[in-house]
Formats: sequence, structure tokens, C-alpha cells
Amino acid sequence: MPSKVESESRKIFLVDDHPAFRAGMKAILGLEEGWEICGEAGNAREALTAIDAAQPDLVLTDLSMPGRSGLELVKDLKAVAPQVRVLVMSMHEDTVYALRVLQAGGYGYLNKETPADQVIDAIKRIFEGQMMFKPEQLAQRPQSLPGRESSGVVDGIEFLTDRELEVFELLGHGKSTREVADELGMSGRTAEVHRANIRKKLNFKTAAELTHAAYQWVYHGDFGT
Amino acid sequence: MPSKVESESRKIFLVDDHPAFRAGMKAILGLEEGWEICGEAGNAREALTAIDAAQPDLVLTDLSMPGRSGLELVKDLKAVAPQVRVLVMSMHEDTVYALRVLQAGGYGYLNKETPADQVIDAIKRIFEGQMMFKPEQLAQRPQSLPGRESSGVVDGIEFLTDRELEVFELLGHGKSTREVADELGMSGRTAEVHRANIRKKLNFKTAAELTHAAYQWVYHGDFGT
DNA sequence: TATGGCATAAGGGTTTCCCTTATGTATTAA
DNA sequence: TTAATACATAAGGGAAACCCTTATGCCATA
Repeated sequence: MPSKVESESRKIFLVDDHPAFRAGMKAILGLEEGWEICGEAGNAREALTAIDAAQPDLVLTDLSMPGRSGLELVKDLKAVAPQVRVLVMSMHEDTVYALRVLQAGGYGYLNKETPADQVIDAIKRIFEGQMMFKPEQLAQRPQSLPGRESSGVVDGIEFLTDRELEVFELLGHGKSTREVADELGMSGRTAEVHRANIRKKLNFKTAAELTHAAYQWVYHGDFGT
Repeated sequence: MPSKVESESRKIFLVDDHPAFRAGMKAILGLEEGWEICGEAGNAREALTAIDAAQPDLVLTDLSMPGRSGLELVKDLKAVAPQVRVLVMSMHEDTVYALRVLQAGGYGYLNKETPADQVIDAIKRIFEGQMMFKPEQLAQRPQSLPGRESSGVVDGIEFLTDRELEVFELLGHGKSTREVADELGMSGRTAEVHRANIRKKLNFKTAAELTHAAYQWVYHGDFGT
């Protein structure tokens, strides 16, 4: 971040739907000399408007939040405020989301289990201009369908597009296709197509099978790794 | 907690695999007069031994953690240190886990989105001897089936007939209505009616909601037996 | 500039959902 | 014994969801 003078404070904005997590990041990051928490939000939509006013240097955001996802926030910010650098923290397996965050324009990806000192270190490096993705987060992502054998068990989550993944998660929470469409602001037809594509990519025969897998993904998180 | 003298401090132990969340709870709870964070742990196993030494009055724990789950921690503490009251915070929807926490011997259940002041309030009430479960967490399912006085803990599963329960379980395993009918050797129409009756008895609005509940029933055990 | 991936969504046939109604059987109450 | 009740079975019919196909516009990238 070359335009920043040393003496000025770095402004950080927090986005997470868990108040205690925000409080924790505030406590951890507030100790750093010259860093300032310039605002916070509990969901992506609030975040977008608040960030516009707060003009932070860095946004630290969760991925899975009610409503608009953190991934969409990254994309929105890339379009609206590209000078703002976004660091994503998630509880999900790195391999599923890290590359998506990178491609969406994020500057780094951390697991929520990352100790405080490593979080601080990551933010410092991002302020210095680095990106904070570990090679193993980005590594074995399958390129194209041909090579892989489905091997019975569902393991194609990595093949889902960002939008498909959002639909998948909402289905796992027991939402009907109609509700998914409403929640994501798309036509019922579009939600249907996403659903159909998910079903094809993950090789399910029936709708029930798909919903079942979505449930396990959401509540047990153990697909495809 | 009658044995506690007013002047003594209340000791609270934190269990969560996210460092920032623990830091946040420390920051929030540390402000309260007479409360002390007497220890913390990142997983249930560490917690169990550390709690034995720290002798807290209350344990504030996450549910989903790597290794042994928070629910198991509740049960362990119930057996090993029954005087310790456990308050569970989870990011999951209330209806999935709250009842199970209660049955495991927990003293309360909060969503991680709960604002700080409500968390503090909940802990205060638990110190006073109350349990902190909201009725809607335990069962918004069956409302007025004849002949049952709430008793808080019950839900509608018991009112399903044997056949309905068979259908329900197969649905929970990801079978479609068609497959259920085939498997149980009945007409698709019959399976439909069973499904409809289940939905009515358990008070679900959509098919997706019913299926979701069936998954919970199958994979997370009880709804309240 | 062309190619391919992605999000969007409509057309149209098939299936499931859901409310109602109905039959036979077994158990319980009068 | 008879009536009432509960259960499993299942059909009719309209509404909704599913699923396969096709198509458009937007990017990025080769």
C-alpha cells in the first residue's frame, strides 16, 4: 500500500455475523500500533454501504453469513471500491473457498482457527502489498472433468461454481427452491437450473439425494476433501 | 448457585476452536463486575482436563469443534462435574441442537449471532439458577395435539404412527417419496399421504422443511424421546 | 476477435406435492 | 354386540416443483 504514510493509521473494517467474533478481532487487532477498527457490520449488505463511508484500508470478513455471502462482498468491493483489500476468514476447508476468494479479488484467506499472531502477521503482509494465500490452499484443484472418476462418494464440491455453491448451502439449510430463489434474488427458473447443474456435477439421480448431500455438507462439512 | 457468596467472583471457562471468538468473549465478559475468565480451551478434550483444575462456575462452549463435539463435552461435564453449568453457543439453527443440549444436561443455548448484552444477561440468569432455553428453540413443532401438556421437552415425533415413522426415517436417509413407496411396498399415493400427515403433525409448511427435519432426526438422533 | 465459462431465465413435458375423500381392518368404548 | 376411533391404504385433481433443452448477455482469456 504505497500511498500510505507511515504515521497515518491503517483502518480496518470487520464483517462477521457473530458479535463475539467481531469483539475478539477488535481486541486482538486493537493492540497493534497504528491500526484502527473504523467500523463493523453483521452482514454483507450493511457492510457494503458502511465501507463506502468508512473508507477502510482493509476489510476482514467472514464467508458464510445470512443473506449475501462474504464471497459476493469481495466481488462487490472489487467493483465498487477496488482500493480496499479484503482478507477472508472462514471455518470451511481451505481448498473449497480459497481459490474462489482469490479469483473474486480477495487478498488473502485464513482459517478461523488461525492464532491471533498469525492473523496480525497476515494483515501486516497485506498492508505491505503481499497476498496471503498458502499454496496448499490453492493447490490440488481439479482442472477439468475428464480426469476424475466419481468413485461413488460425492466429492465434486470443488467443481461447483460460486453461485451453485450458494444455492447448495441454502438447500442444505432446508430451504425450498422457491425460497432459495427469493433469498438470492433470482428467478425460480434460474434456481432450478443451478440446482440441475449441481445435481449433474455431483452425479445425483434424484432431488432428494441432492438435498440430502447438501444437508450433510452444511451440518457435517465433510465432502470432497 | 446458592453456595456462592456475593463477594466472590464468578469463574467462567471458555471453549471454542476460534481464537478470535474466545478473545471476543473475554473482552465482552471481562467488563462485568465480579466475573473472571478462569481459563480457556480450543477443543473439548483439553477443556475437560483444564476445567477439572480451574473449577469454574460456568462453562461457555461452542458446539462444533474438531474432534469431540461440544455436546459430548456437556455430557462429560454432567457426569464428571455436575456442579458446573454449561452454556452452549452455536452457529447452527436453534432447532437443530437446543433440545439436545438441554437433554445432555446443559443450562442454556444461544446463537452466536446473539448480541453481547443478551449473552451477559443469559449468563446472569444462569448464575441465578435459571435455564436459558427459549421455547421456540425446543419445539415450535407440535402445538395442540390432544392430550399433552407441553412439559417443554416433547415434540411431535411421538405422535407419528409406526408407518409414518418408517416413512420419515427413509426420507431422512435421502430417499424420494417414490423410493419410499417402493421400499415399503405401498402405492406412491399412500406414501404421499403418510408424508402429508407427518407434515401436519409436525407442523411444517414446506416439503423442504419436512425433509430437513427428517435429516436431523436421522443424523442427530432424537427429537425428544 | 473468438472461444469458453458463468449467471441468467424461458418453453414444455414429467413428476411430486398437497388437499380432499374413501375403503377395509383392528382396537377400544359404550 | 355395536359404535366409535385409529390406522393403513389409495385415488382425483389442481398447483407446484422438477428436469431437460435452448438461449442471451457478460466476462475473461487465449
